[in-house]
Amino acid sequence: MEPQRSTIVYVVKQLELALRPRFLAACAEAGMTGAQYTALTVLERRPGITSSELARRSFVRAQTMAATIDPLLEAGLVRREPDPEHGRRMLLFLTEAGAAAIETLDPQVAGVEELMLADFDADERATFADLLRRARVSLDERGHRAPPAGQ
Amino acid sequence: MEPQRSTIVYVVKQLELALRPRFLAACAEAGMTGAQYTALTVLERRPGITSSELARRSFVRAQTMAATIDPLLEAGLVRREPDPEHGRRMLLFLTEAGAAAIETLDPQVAGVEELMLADFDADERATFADLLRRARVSLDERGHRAPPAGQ
DNA sequence: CGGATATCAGGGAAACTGATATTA
DNA sequence: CTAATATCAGTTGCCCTGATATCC
Repeated sequence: MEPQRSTIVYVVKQLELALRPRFLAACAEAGMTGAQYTALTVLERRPGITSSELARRSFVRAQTMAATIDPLLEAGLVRREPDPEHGRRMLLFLTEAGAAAIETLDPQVAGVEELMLADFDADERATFADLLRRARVSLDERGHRAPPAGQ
Repeated sequence: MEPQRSTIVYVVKQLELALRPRFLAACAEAGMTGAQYTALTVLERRPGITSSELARRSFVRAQTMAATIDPLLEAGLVRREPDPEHGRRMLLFLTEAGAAAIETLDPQVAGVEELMLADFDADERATFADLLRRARVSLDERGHRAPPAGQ
């Protein structure tokens, strides 16, 4: 038997590597970058969060998220308003145009998903989704607050 | 029920997002970038492949992979020799130092993996690894040859 | 000639570090 | 005073496009 390394981390990396070009191509067709689309989908689920909180949930720095969101503000896909309970915080919301932009990509993302899961039956798809979510939550809860770490 | 989007692609992205900072931090400690460590692990499993083939397996362009490998050649972690059966091809091999560099990171990658899978029993870990691998293979076989796509 | 490899040059998106002003 | 937010600046890793020379 050979070394075999840390299998699961390795395969997650490999899977994301295979997924990324298709994901980025779909985003590009809608005139967005990958980071922007990801930010929009998080905003859809958490309306009214701050840019800093969005950064923490995405494991990047506040400056990085601000730079990602800036073009979305200018394009009118995201709206910003001051937090009434806090003089400095700015709350973020998806606009109608922002919600529409996400929906534009639904068919393409579904297409990629079908490519990936073509051999899976319904049970396997459900199990896969569950395991992925639990892995993500576990990472989120444990070792949290490790600094995003230099590239 | 809310839109819910394309669940699995979304969660894979989220998981990789959570994994990446820790992965990059571990690589940085060993004086490597993420792309370099990934290239080394692929080379470990496929000794004697060309840079172009390595690029295809990693879904990047030949130029990108050449730029990734170049510092590894200079650092003596990777060795290159001309293909005896083909005047232009150069075959890549891991050196002793390269194999040692990968092993240096094993404990850290194992640590991240344990963080991610702390709640999983042995059966779930095996199932997770299997589903991830099959998803990766499915993407690899179907829609293949979509160009890496501009970022 | 067409297809694959290797390599040159230039550019863009996305992350980082460091520092600063403001506010709870 | 300390912590968190927002934002200024500069830097780097990583991938892209386009073009060229070599080899089967």
